[in-house]
Amino acid sequence: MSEVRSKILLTMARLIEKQGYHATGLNEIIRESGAPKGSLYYYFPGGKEQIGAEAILEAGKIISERLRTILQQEATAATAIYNFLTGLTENVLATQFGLGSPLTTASVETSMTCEAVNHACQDAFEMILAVFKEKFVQGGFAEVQSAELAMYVTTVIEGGILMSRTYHTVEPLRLAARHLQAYLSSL
Amino acid sequence: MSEVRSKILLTMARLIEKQGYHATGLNEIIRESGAPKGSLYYYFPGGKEQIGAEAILEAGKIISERLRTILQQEATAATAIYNFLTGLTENVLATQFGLGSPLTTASVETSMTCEAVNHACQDAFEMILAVFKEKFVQGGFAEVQSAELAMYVTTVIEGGILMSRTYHTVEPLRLAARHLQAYLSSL
DNA sequence: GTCTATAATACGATAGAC
DNA sequence: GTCTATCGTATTATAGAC
Repeated sequence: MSEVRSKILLTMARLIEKQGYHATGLNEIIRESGAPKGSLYYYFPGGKEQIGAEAILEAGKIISERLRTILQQEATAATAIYNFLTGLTENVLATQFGLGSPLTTASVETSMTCEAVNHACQDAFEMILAVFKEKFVQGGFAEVQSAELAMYVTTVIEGGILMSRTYHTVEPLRLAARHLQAYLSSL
Repeated sequence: MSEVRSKILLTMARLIEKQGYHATGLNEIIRESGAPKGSLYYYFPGGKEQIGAEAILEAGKIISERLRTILQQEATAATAIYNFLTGLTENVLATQFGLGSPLTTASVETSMTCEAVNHACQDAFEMILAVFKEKFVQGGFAEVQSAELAMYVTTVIEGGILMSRTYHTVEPLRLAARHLQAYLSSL
């Protein structure tokens, strides 16, 4: 993939993360990415929607791969997920509460109004869910329960990101990590 | 409060719920609410930000009062919260996954870029947290742990709304209700 | 309190030159 | 592949009449 093309996607993902999909303008993407103005519709004839959808998919790939790496470093799912959440907390702290992932922002914004981006969010979450599920299956849980636990874990994490962003404190994410670990350990 | 004024706020809240703060235009509010065009800046000299912030606060009041009523109908916090989540699930189903609350959408969108609305989101969540906390205190939990549990419950609910909106299924919310009840019952 | 008209600016998107 | 110029059409917000 072209250098310029991927730079546009990464910039879009970062801006969605920070301020959301609708608040991000194409001019802003050009300015922030340093990409040539004329190349936007050359690489993305589908316009803003295409850029948004592809940016979300790329983010989904990166996040799920990082997640897989981190989960592999611990034996039990409960501890592995706790460590992942602690790392996420540090990340959110370091970036002054702007981050978490572009999925959080885009998914609530586009679920009713923008089908292409909403579908990309579903696919991106699917990648993440698969990694969590795999970890639970390896831990001895049945297929169905592993899938359900993966969804629950993702749910708690997304909620934690939302609350931490809102209050500009990592406390909600820390609480989520602690209570989630306690629950998963009891299963 | 004026009839027109509150109709504008309710319409804003509904549109934020459906499509988000940034995707909602002032013209759209006029059209949907049927409010006189000239009255927008008469009632809200602070413009869109003021309308957004007040709409969020109003929603926070309504939601927290409804929540208090529902929580009072059950003895234990665990069961009460399970029932509330089941009711929320029905509501999300009935409105074709557009709803949940305007807080979910607005809080992720405005946390970094719009201070007035972000502050309103904090205040609105504060009302909700207070109701949950009160229920835990009544259940015999200590003050600090009650506050932490209230935050965790709110976190899980917000995550559940986010995932259910994204997938257009109530399954994430149902899972959240079940696992949360299991955890709270074990405490 | 409500109206119209409009300012000033931004948006996403396109066309045609190079 | 990239440029500039521009088309429509939004946007938020204001001014002045009534």
